[in-house]
Amino acid sequence: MNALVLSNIKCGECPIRHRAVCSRCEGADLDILEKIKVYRSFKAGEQILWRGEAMDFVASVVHGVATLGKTLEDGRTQMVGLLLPSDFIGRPGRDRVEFDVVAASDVTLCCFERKPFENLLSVTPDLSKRLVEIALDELDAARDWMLLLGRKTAREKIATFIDMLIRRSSVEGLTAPHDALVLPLSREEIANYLGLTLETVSRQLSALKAQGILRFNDRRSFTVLSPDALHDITGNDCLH
Amino acid sequence: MNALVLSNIKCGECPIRHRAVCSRCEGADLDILEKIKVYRSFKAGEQILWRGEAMDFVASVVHGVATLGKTLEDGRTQMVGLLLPSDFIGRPGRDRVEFDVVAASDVTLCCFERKPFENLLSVTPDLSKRLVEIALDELDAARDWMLLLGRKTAREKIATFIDMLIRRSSVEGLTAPHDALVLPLSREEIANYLGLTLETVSRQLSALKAQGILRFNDRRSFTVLSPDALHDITGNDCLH
DNA sequence: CGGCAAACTTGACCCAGATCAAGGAATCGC
DNA sequence: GCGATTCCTTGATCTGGGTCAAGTTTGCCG
Repeated sequence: MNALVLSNIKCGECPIRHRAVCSRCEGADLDILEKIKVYRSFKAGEQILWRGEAMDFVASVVHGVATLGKTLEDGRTQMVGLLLPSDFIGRPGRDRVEFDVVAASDVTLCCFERKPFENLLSVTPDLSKRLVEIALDELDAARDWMLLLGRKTAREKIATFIDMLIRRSSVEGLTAPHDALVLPLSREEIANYLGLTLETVSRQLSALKAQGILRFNDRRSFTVLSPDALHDITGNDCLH
Repeated sequence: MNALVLSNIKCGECPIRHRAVCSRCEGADLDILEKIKVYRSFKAGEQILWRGEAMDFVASVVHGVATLGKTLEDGRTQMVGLLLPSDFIGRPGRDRVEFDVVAASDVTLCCFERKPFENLLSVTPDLSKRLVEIALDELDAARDWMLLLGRKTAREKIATFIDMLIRRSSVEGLTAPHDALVLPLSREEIANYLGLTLETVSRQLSALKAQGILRFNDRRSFTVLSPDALHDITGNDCLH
């Protein structure tokens, strides 16, 4: 991976400190992380990692949005993860990446060289515990997404996607002025995430607008006029 | 969960010892596991865990096949995981199950009470390391399945499923005499796993038979006559 | 500002796979 | 052995979302 190397900010002032992989670390452990971390930034559209490439770094997303994608031999692609600030990239114990990682917006990463990070991991229970939690949360999310991809209609997929944005926006800075939400992805990227085509995404968004459930300010930002109606469309059952 | 409690076998003689969550444990650690484990068995079709239920146990599959399933409010279901011998059920740190677990065949589990297991986990690096590996492997598998569910055709889905059976059968005892493979699931369950209907599954299996790629001995067992042709249909690119 | 490209919307048409329906074939209990 | 039930196959038809094809809007660069 090639990217601009930035000057670091202090971990104590880091906006993702409370949720990232380092959130449980304090004192000496944090000092070590502080020492081995390097900030890197990527422009929107830049590829952060290629599938199959050697993975020398693991990283946390500090700012921006990145996507994890898989591709079939004929070029069809499916997004298998959306990385928002505080999400973790990389997998200790594996030295190659299993998918492409692309910056969907301008992205800043907090990178750790893999080897030192792995060494630290084996002597820092706070770090490895948090990493297990993160991996298991991702697994839950992946399974929810399997239900969406395998069984939901286009309408339900879009509603679920926006519902998820609402849930994460509170924490992640996906908001615009006046409670408006920002779509972190283009229509094509949303389609890739939902297992649809960009035309279907566009039509379903238009339909939600026509029904008075959404109001668009511009192509990338909108207001949810009826969160309850939206939630009803997701198809999720009541249990959370 | 209600099930028959069986007499345990010794860990040293356990068929899944080399791959299960306990595979890295030796000596004293293994003795503790041996002491807190309880074998339970379930009949084909029995529900092992209900979604939302308190999860007092974690377990490894010793014999048989179980499924993880999610359901939408109107009853559509999607399988989100297939548990073969040595696979792990449960998530330390969570006290409720996120999905239904059902015995697809007669199943024997090696169960550990969750609390003692979690305690052991925090003092046994061999155990927690293996658990992280298992979680991350499952995450990889879930992401591969997202690609399948979101982008593959019915034909590619079936081919991928059988290709996966071939890969795991060597280890898992899914084989019948003369290199025949056993389908561990009914047509309906396969459909649930692949995001299809049972009719489509049946038609695609018939098509593979008609093309001379598969030969069926009976409904549940078959021989792959042309593994290469099958693999070509999966749509997976060359990189592994 | 104006010309162009990228991103999006909308319409017309089509097709893979769902749905609906009608048998077969294996398995179970008696 | 024989009904009955469950599981599977196959056919006919339908439809949601894909594909193809214009347009429209936005934003960018000279």
